[in-house]
Amino acid sequence: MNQVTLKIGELAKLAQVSQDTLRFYEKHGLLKPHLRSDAGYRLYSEADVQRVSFILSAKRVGFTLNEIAELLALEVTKDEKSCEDVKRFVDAKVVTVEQRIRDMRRIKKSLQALSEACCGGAEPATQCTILEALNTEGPGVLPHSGAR
Amino acid sequence: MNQVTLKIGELAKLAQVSQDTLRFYEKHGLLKPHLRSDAGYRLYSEADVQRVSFILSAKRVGFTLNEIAELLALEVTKDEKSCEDVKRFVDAKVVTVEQRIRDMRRIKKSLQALSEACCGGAEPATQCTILEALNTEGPGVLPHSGAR
DNA sequence: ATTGACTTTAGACTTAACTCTAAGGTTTAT
DNA sequence: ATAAACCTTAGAGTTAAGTCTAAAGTCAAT
Repeated sequence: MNQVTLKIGELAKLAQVSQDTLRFYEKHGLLKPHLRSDAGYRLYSEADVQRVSFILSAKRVGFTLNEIAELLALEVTKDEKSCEDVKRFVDAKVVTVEQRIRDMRRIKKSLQALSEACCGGAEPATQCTILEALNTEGPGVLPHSGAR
Repeated sequence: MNQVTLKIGELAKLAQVSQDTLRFYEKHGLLKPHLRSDAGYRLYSEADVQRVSFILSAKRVGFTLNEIAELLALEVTKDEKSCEDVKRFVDAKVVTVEQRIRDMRRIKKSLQALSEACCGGAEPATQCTILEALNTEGPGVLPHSGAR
């Protein structure tokens, strides 16, 4: 239960972001230091550190700051309806993430195909691009709507 | 071997992006229609369609257009040195993608934890945020450098 | 008691990735 | 032969997410 309190420069260093970025997140409601010193310095707690960590990994996987703000704002309060709402919202996000993981795997395969198919053998292929490597792999995925 | 040729509006519809976006990609060297009609209309081939597909999925997983342009520009030509270079570049990207897949899984777990831990039981938790759900899960991941 | 390394704010600037507007040429359908 | 639905370019405008600047207050060490 040691009460960690970090000044903005310390948190910035720890999280590898700029101080400006932390203030920017605050201005947009994603991160608020749990208190301020007498002089008005921001003081961040352990929970604030976790929050930054969450923001950064959510960002890395492609959520926008707005989406992240929504996620952080979610709270299951006592009333059972909020619970339903949260579940619906969150489950939709899970589907998004799963889709993105599939995209990732596809891209990873393409990259590996390029590296292996083109440079694997004794003789490198005469000409080999990532798209040719891709062609020999699965088909591309474009939205298949009713559009003819 | 049917020679597909699409005009910009058709490709846009197929790929679910705007025509402006396709022209924007062209201006930035990511996508060039294999030919133009007499009147100057862009005519896209099957290969162009694949290219768009690749661009879009690479984008979804967080690559910038510049990175994607680099990937698309990669070509293993006969000379063996290019092969080495391509391999090095591509393998680095694979590492990035693997890191991002881990981030994804972590976020997915957080989301599921929120949904389950808070709303799972008969009685919903009195107060439950994503960060509290996260706390009961693994620790956050901030860069652990030598910074004290 | 002053230097240097912090911190504060407000507001201007930047970059990536579109998105829109205007002014015009082309194709297709009637 | 003319309207509707396409297409062209150039260039301006927008949004998200920072990043930078200036002018000033604060804290720690000499």
